[in-house]
Order: sequence, then structure tokens, then C-alpha cells
Amino acid sequence: MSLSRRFGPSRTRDEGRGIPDATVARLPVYHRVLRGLADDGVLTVSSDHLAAACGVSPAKLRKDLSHLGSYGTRGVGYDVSYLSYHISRELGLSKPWGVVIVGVGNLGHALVSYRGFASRGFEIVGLLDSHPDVIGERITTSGVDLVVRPMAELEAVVADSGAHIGVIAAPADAAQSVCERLVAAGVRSILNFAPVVLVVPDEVEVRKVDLAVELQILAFHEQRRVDDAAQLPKVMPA
Amino acid sequence: MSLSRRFGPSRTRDEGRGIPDATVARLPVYHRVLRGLADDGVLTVSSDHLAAACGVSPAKLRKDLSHLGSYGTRGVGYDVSYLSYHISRELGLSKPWGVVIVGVGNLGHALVSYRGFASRGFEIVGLLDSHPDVIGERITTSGVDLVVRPMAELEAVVADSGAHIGVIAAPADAAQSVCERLVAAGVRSILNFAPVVLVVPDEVEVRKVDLAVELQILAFHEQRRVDDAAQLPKVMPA
DNA sequence: TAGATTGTTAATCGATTAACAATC
DNA sequence: TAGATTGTTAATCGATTAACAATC
Repeated sequence: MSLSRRFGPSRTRDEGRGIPDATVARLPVYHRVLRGLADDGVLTVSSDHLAAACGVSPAKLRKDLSHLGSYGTRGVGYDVSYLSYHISRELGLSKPWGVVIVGVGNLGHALVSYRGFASRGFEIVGLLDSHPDVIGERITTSGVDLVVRPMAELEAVVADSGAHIGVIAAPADAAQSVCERLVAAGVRSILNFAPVVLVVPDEVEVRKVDLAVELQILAFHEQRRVDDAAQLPKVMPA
Repeated sequence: MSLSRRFGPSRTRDEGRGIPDATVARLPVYHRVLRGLADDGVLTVSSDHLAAACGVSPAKLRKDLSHLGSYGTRGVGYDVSYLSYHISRELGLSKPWGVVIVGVGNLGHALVSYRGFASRGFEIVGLLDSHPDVIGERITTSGVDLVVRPMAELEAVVADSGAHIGVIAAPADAAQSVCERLVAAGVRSILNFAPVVLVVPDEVEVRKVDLAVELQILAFHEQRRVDDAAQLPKVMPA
């Protein structure tokens, strides 16, 4: 980190609040790409370069970053590690967050083996399932060494581990009940893989990953393409 | 389907094009909830009810549906199966779409066993992997009976199956190359699970599912909550 | 200083919302 | 007819974009 910037940008930013949702959703991508650049030994990057690597326009990138503060240098660009640090701080990645995964079927197993957790400061601190075949299974991957606990222990696992984030990888018909127990146990951030609209109190943040929705959006556009190809009379190349 | 509506809404709609992206992204949710209502034997639903079940406001729901046409009845509500049919038609779910999955590790296995494909008219028509341990494995689940093929056969599998959608469940460092081969083989719709910004021609539609991004967005809000709780002086209950 | 690049401004675009006229 | 509920309108809000003044 450039120590020459020690005194920082003197609070010209949005007073720490009010970063637009659309910007927050892109910060993780900027962060990942910056880490890749740092690994490659790149020290400085311009908004044009970084934007291209992130798949956004330079204007959008600069606008997004301006919400965090003023971490670039005109005429030069951005110091890769300095910017990376400030994004990670803004995202809350400087603290480690404990994650409990409820449902250790195919998807749950895939999540546990996912290496993106630990590398971003997330730690899996609990695994729960209701199926006797899975309960008691010991799962050991890089950074994880846990035994699957029965659903009855959900509240105890959350309390003991101090988990902040709950991942619901359970079947659809169990999802709402799991969600309610997580919330009652004190979890306020939930990542839901079940194809269900969860009902939660206002203070709880739910994000949903829905394979079927993504596929259906693709199908919509695919159909448009097929229809277009069929309806338009073939235009002769000149 | 109410045959009394046989003659349809006489093209008052947006001429088939121009359904806003935000609306398209919600249609699959409406469709799923409507199917659930139909299964429960519900014949008619008001925008207030349906909106509540979908977790959106009634105004937004009606606005969204108005882009498809005029499929409700004032004073009554929407015929569940009639509306469901028109949404599925708009989404392109009346035709079956072939899906090829590239990468049959933990995530790929989870995807194959996901029951949401077939129930929405998607059919897995090819599985590919580069790992010798996985190649040749026969995978049989409800509706799927396939052998994992080596990566070298990607082009042949796409051509033979006529697949329209490619799912990239391969490691990050293979994703761009897989993507290019899919596109060269004629695939125009890609669902990408690899944490990589794919570079594709304009005519290709890529949707990305990124676990790390979702977790980091949750961490951002979680941090805000924690900070708020720490900074605000404790307010006495009156 | 001259060239490069940021951070900000103002214009545009698209999405959301509330209210209500149309109409079953 | 009276009550209910849609489909549409107009206002608001938030996100994107292009251009450029600030400044390294």
C-alpha cells in the first residue's frame, strides 16, 4: 500500500453510506480482477484497462469508484494494491465472516469444495442436514474440516460458531422453515439456492441464486434469436 | 385455457419486442408461483395475491404483465392457467431447449441432479469433462441417462445434439477456452459458473452465476449492520 | 510544459411507484 | 348497479453515459 497516501482522501466520499446497489454488485468483480493483476505483478492500471478486464465501460468504472473515495491519480491511473485494499475494506472483507451451510446434498457438497470462500475471508463454520445418511459425514477440503450435524442442532451451531451468513441449499419445501430458524438464531444475511420466495423480516438481507431463472432468461433471448432468424427475409450479401 | 379468450388481445402489446430486461428477469418467478397455484387447484388470482406470493409490489406485477399483453379480467383477476401459459410462451418454454454441461465436477454433478431442468422444458443432452476419472462415467437421474464425454468431442456433441444452451461448470482457467469452443460450435446462450469475465461476440448472451459475488454483497450489508450497531449510541426503550 | 487520465457534471435512459380511469 | 380489479398514465427515482475541467 502506498504509504504516501497515508492521510487519505479526507472524506470527500458519500460519508460511507449511500453506495448505489448497482455499484456494490460490481465491486466484487473489480476486486477479483485487481487481485489477478496484483498476482501478475502489475502495479498501476488505468480505468480504460481495468474496465476492459472487468467487462464494463470506463465511465461506469470511474463513477463506481468515485463512490468509494478518490483513490486514483490523474494522469497516472490507480495503484493496484491500494485500490484493491480500499475495495476489500468497503466490502467488509477485512473481517472474516462465518458461514453456515444448511443442506449437504449435491449442491451443498459442491459449495463446501468451492475454493472461493477462504480466499475471500469467508469461513465455513457449520454444516447441517436432516438426512441420516449424511449426518455425521466428515468433510475435509482445503481449509474445511467439519462433521455434518443434524438439523436439530442448527441453533446451537449458529450460536457456538457466531456465524453471520446462512446458506440455504436445502430442498424447496424445507427452505422457509430453515430460513426462519436461521433468523431466529440471529442470522441476518442469507444466500438462498432453493427455488422459493422467502418471507423474512425487513432487517434480514436475502440474496437468491436461481438456476431455473437464469436458464429461462437465456431461453427467452434464444427464442428471440430463433424467431428473428426465421421471420426476417434472408438478406443477400451485397 | 379459457377458450373464450380464443381471439386474444389483438396486438395491443409492445409488438412482441421490447419487454424490459427487469421484467424478463421476473417472469420466471411469476411462472413458478402460478404453477404452484395451479397445482393447488387455484383457478383465479388477483394482482395483489400473486404479487405477495412473488415478493413484488402489485403495481410492479401489473406493469410487468402489461408488457406481455392484456391477460387479466378487470374486477376479477387473472386466470391462473391462462396467464401461466402466456408467460411460458413468452419465455420460450413451449419449445424444449437442449443443454450441454461442460465440467462434471462437484458443481456439474449437482446441476445434473437438479430437477428444475426437465420440469421447465430443458433437457440435458451432453456432458463433457477433461478429467480421465470422470470421462466415461454414466450418469442416470430422473430424465437423464448420459455418459460423460471427453472435451475433444465438444464440437461433435453440440452438433449431434443441436444444443442451444451451454453451461460452463469448468475451472476458471479453462472457462474462456470452453466458451470460445461453444460459440464456434454454434451455441449463442451461455450460463457461466466460473469466476471469470468471459469475452464473447455481441450476438452471444452470457449469464453469470457467481457465488463469491453474492457472498461479498452480503458481507457488505452485514458490515453496514455491524457498524451501525456499534456506532449508534444505544437508545433506551421508552 | 504537454500528455495522460481521473473525478465530476449534466443529460439521458430505464425502472419503479402511486393513482385512477376503464371496465368486468 | 355497486364493488372489485385491471391496465395505463404521469411522476419519481436510480443508473448509465458522454463530455470535460481538474490535475498529476
